[in-house]
Amino acid sequence: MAISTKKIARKAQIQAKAVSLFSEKGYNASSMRHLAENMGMEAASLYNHINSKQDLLHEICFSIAAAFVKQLDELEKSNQTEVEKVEQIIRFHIQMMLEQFEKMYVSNRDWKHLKEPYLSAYVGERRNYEKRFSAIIEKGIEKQLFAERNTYVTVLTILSAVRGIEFWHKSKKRISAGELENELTSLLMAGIINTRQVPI
Amino acid sequence: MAISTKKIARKAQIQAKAVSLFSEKGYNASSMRHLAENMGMEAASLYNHINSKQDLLHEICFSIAAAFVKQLDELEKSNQTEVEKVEQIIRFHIQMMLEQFEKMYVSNRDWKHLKEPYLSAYVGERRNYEKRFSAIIEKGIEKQLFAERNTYVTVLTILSAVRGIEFWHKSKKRISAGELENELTSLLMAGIINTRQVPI
DNA sequence: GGAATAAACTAACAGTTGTTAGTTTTGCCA
DNA sequence: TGGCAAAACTAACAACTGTTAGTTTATTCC
Repeated sequence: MAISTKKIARKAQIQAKAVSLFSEKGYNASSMRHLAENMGMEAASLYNHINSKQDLLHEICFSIAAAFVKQLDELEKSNQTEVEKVEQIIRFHIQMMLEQFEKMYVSNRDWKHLKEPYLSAYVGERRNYEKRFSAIIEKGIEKQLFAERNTYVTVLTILSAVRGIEFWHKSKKRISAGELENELTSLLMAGIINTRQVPI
Repeated sequence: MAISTKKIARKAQIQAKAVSLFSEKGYNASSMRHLAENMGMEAASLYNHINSKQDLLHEICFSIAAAFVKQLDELEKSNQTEVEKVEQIIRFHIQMMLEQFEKMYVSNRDWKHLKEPYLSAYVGERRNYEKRFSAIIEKGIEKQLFAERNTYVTVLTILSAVRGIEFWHKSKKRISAGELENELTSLLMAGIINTRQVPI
């Protein structure tokens, strides 16, 4: 028990360093020897704990994907208005960008370097997420809570805008995390909310 | 004359292929041998026309940057309202994403692999662009044309949202380029326009 | 304390990387 | 048609890549 716990801990350390390294250099420009150096060991020793470099990327991308799916699962069960739901999705994305920055950064940027069949699985998960998100938006439009906009453009814009926090992250001075969350959320919500008509 | 024209043409061919290759695989995962194969020649032959792989990336990033600076130069000279100016900036960014997709894609994604001193120069240009864009937004807020939002968040959101077209590009079916431009522009403008008060 | 196992090591593999040097072929102009 | 330069070629370089095999050192358990 103690043994396997320790082994897992060491593996987790490697994964954490990999996240940092990948986020700094990019997946392809990060070598196992460099990762090993960061860990204070030889490259070959890494393979006592992990299976491959690819596995490290896999873990990063799929753990992030799982977190978003989980949040959406819970949200769909709740009986909030579509306005509240969308706001919560936006805030969750922002929080993920803020709290798991490096992992999000790598996942957003380097998922293309996943190999099959994981690449297809990842793309599939992403598509599915977008579909479920779109469904919420469309229901909101039906109820006239949201303005009549192209749903795909709306979803695309929200997801991309939040991803833009990656630029903010390097110049935190100008605005705090809390302010950023509120400002960005309200800016995005202002773009989609129906201002012309009182909802039914 | 004819000779140098031809040489330039060949160089341009290589650069064009490099854009495609980099956009498909990423800068680091693209090898000169692979690029040469696409050109129907040996890797070493490329060096009759170009100086280095790095130069190819440099050309991509800085030609894009120059295009944006040029557009902003012209826009600043004009005497349109800030609303019109911002809308034009948004539309220009969208058009660049649509018309120069691969170049934009590489530039947005791989500029980090520029080496010094070009990396710093590039970052500097980008910062400068954001400042000038911010100045327009702030003037619009002063005039109460725009809602009172954090300028930095606004600029960040616009730039990031437009970048999101990279996802759209692979699934053109759902909406045409023209519609996309109009929908995205109006969505973003709706987020920043002042709806509470008639502007002076 | 001795056996067992985990986790580090060294050495090497087979392949790829960007780039250079030197040579041969190609195409144009006199 | 001969000469010259452009642009292709082959061969090679030194470095680096992810990963495996085999060995040695640390740690844990009875």
